[in-house]
Amino acid sequence: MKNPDTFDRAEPGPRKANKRHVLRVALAQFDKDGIDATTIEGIRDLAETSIGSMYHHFGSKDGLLAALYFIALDDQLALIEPQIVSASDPRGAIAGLIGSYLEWVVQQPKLARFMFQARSYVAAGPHKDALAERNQRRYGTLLKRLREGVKDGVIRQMPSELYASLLVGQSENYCRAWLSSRVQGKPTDYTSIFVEAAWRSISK
Amino acid sequence: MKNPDTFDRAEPGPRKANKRHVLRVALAQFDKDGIDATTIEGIRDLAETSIGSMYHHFGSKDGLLAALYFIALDDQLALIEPQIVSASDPRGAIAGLIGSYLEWVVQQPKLARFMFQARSYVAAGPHKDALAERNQRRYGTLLKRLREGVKDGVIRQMPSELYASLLVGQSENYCRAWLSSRVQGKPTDYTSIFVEAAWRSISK
Amino acid sequence: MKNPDTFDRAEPGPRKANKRHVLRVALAQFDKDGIDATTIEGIRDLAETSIGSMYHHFGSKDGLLAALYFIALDDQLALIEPQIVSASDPRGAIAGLIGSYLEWVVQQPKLARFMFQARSYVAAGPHKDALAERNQRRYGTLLKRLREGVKDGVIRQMPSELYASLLVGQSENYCRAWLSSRVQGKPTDYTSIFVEAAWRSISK
Amino acid sequence: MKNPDTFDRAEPGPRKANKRHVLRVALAQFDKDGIDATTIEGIRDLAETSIGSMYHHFGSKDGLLAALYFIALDDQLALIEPQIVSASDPRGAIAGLIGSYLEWVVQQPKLARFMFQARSYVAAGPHKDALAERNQRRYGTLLKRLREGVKDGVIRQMPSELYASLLVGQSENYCRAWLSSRVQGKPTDYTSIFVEAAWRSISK
DNA sequence: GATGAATGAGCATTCATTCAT
DNA sequence: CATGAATGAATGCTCATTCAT
Repeated sequence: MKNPDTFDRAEPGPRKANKRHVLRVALAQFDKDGIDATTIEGIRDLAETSIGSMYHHFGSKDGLLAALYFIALDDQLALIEPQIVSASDPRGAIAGLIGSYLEWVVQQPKLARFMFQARSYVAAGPHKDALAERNQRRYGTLLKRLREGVKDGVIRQMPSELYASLLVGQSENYCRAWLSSRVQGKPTDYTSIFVEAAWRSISK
Repeated sequence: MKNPDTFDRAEPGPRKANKRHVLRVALAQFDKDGIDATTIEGIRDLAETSIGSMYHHFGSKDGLLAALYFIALDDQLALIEPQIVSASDPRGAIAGLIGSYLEWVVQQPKLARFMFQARSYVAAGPHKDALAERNQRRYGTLLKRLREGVKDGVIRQMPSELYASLLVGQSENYCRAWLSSRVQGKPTDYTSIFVEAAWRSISK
Repeated sequence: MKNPDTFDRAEPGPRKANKRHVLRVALAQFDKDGIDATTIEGIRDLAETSIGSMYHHFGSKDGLLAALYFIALDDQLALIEPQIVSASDPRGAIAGLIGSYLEWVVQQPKLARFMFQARSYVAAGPHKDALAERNQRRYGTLLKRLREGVKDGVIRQMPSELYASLLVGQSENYCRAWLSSRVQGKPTDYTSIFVEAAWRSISK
Repeated sequence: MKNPDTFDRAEPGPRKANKRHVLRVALAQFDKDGIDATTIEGIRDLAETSIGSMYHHFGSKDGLLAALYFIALDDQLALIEPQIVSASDPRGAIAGLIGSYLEWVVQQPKLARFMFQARSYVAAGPHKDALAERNQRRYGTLLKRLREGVKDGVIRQMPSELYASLLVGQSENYCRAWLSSRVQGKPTDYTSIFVEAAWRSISK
């Protein structure tokens, strides 16, 4: 498993301030107070480093945000992509996608919460192209699978911009609710329901 | 009260600054710059009113936020609720819910975008109870319908905290994408697809 | 005499912080430490006002700079222009120009030093147009006088962009030296020499 | 050493970072952004060298400033002094002084602009004595010539602190205007006018 | 009620300089 | 000699909020 376990807990880790440590602290603060309410000084304080060092490494608050966002994106992708690639049929790919997505959210609730928060900042900032490219990559493989299913007559033909919403919309919606404590049951408790619903939503 | 057409456009309306006018300007600014980046002074300037008047009417920035949020919530509810109430069967209720939700988003994109943004602020602030009460009301009628469907054997039995995500998750996900210009097709172009997917997701 | 005597001394004046008082303190600080080395906080401290009030009145450090610069320009113009207007012949106009310029520098050494320092900041900033307009006004009347002299055959014809340098270049150069304590004698001690030199420089 | 042609253009020169190269880049930056707005880091970046190397060679930002200033001063002096020394009479000396000064400004506009800017920094810093000594040297030879002229009855007797302003004030004023693009004609276009005006200003 | 001048804690960021390697 | 990560005091500026008129 590639997921860096260092992002779960803020306490441990080397005392010497390094990029990794700062990012861990930043994530904890963004999660606790929100992105706007988190200050560079607050992170610096907890990370026991200097302002100069922070700016040396990340350039700006936006830079720190983007660095963390892309770590999260890569972490998520590293878990999800193999599941899609290794699946033998469309339904397997969908099960892999949703199962690993729910898994990741439960494993990394802070990163997940952060991604929902930070998306609009990163999408508006100077890293939007890098973001678009990753999203392309994220759904590229899956889309190929779905087209096979359409040709084989098991998946309904529809505008391609609809598939993502039909497949992960329900899972994502529930994850948001769980991450905000509006529901109790862990997303992974309902994996089979979300997989079944996703499959029904696009199948013939 | 039907959808107030005054929230679509910032230009017209009475020159005299009143609560309504201020709220309209505030919505435009929150939509343009985001909630944190919008300042009271910026709203005051465009609304051609005074700081004193703003604080007289809304008490604080949080107060302004909450006022606007509940207007949005009520506006949405006013369109959706009758559709659920008047439906004759579960499938009709679901079609009404989703159809009117998509309709509202297309009619009020700024309010819709604002609601997604503001939810976390209002949920964290002193109006959280009022928010919970409205959400209860929003889904109460629907839930009764769904229980009938379960009893009649047309709807699958599952934890009730799942229904909302399974029904509107896909629509909401697509609406978010449309409101961020990540997809082209209007949500209402795909109403039947979202209704069908929602129904399949929860039906036996 | 229109020159505001309040700009000579920083100590006296009303205890209540107002725009005038802040400008007086700012001038003293710019004069003592230079423009870049003077901080808003330093001015605020000595002016016994608040940061908020400073920004309420002047908008920015550049705004403060420009406000002071135009006060200086107007103060100078108020002394010089009447001398040129009231002169009966070209030589009288030149004597009036140079005499009153030297007079002003000796009366207002801080403002004079500030103008030399601040010119490049104001000329680069958003008030450059206002500056160009005032300079136009400053030399307009004089230029008309000189053209009469050319027609009457007492003044040499030459490109008009040369006159200003030939007339005030020497005085200005000496004033700069005096304001930097590189020379001892007051500019006004040598008025007749500078007038004579200016006249000879452009006469037939 | 004649005018180092390396100070006109920033592009060419050895790729290997040396003192000369750094100074050339520094001059370009001081000229573009002004002295205060130019940062050591900015120079380091363009000069493709290291912070450590910069401090090894120049000790501090002030040290860099002074090094460049004295290079400029020497460069100017190297062009001007021979003209004064070789002149056969006072008028010839003045023509040489002014002609070569205007020539230098046109040849080295960046150095000229820099000298006007940097004077106050260097005069206030720890190199003020070296500066005073060079200025002494600059005008020493000329002053001897002028005294001869006074004795011969062709030059007016006046306080010696006036001569410099009367001679170069007009030229310098015009050069400042040209360096700031406030006038069009090159200083050297008007050499004879400035020489004539200077001579008239001090002659009997 | 209405107004807007005044407040000041707090923020992101800069930058000359040091020093261990 | 060369390097560049680390430092942290200092700066210009923002903005929600108060309150005297």
